[in-house]
Amino acid sequence: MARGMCVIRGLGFEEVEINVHHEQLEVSDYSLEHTLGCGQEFLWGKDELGWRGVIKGRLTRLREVPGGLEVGLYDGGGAGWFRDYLQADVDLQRVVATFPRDRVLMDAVSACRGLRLLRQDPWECLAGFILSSTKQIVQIRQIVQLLCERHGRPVTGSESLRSFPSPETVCAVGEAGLRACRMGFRAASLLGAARAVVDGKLDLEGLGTLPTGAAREQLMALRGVGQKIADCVLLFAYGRQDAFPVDVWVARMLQVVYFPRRKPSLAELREFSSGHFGPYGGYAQQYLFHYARTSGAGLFEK
DNA sequence: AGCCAGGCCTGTG
DNA sequence: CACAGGCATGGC
Repeated sequence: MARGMCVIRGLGFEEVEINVHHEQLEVSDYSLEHTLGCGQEFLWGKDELGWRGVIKGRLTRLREVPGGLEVGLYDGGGAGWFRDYLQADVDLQRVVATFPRDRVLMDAVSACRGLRLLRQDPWECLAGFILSSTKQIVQIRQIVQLLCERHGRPVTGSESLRSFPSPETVCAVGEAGLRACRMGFRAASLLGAARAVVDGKLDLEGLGTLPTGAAREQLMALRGVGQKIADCVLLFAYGRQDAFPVDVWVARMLQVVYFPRRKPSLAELREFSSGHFGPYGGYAQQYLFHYARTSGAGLFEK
């Protein structure tokens, strides 16, 4: 671990000095580009110093270095909470080894080497994916960033970044204020979820102790949360790697590759996937999703 | 300009 | 059970 002062160029004129220390995380096969760019989260960004994001209300920086990752922590690091978030202890080789050796999936693994699933904060993940429905990822990012800018709290270590607003804050903002963040009809759903948390009807901590099916039921009881969004939350925030979100991209790919002669329902695609891709199906799903979105339209005729 | 986006809900047949 | 339409907004 190295301690020191780091000079950051501020948005405007003066440079500010912020106390930062770095920790090296020994890990092989960790691609920040794929992990932070694959659409499992919506707030990490890249600037001249590398990747920057907010974990637990603190600015956190990430860079790939030989042998692993360098984590820049601002005021209050050292507890190792970022290890859980980054899921760097997962043996990716072992995960990939459980995949069926289908051509597309193997191609996806090659194309997205080092893609890992994070362990996100449940509220941020739930809120983010409530805002995701019928939106392109670039737009989801815009909405979530606007929500943070307007209603988040200051972030330790950063002059400009704001944290993701809490359920209490979202309730206080109200539907009109949320709609002003360009989220359209999703505002009511986000507000409803925030109220459920504040009222204690939805215990996000408690979900972690429930079996996947029961946890999914709780999430799907929320307005605006169907199986797809629930599965995203189960996979990205609760580490349920058997959850397999089927969105339009994954559905299209599954249909073309595995059912070339017909068009199965979503239910059938989910049923097929849960059996076909094994205990780490959620990982496989993310490889397929990112591959489908980034490998050009050549995969599909249309 | 028009289609579609990491969906979901509420009708109808 | 399947399917259509509506919902806000904006990228491409």
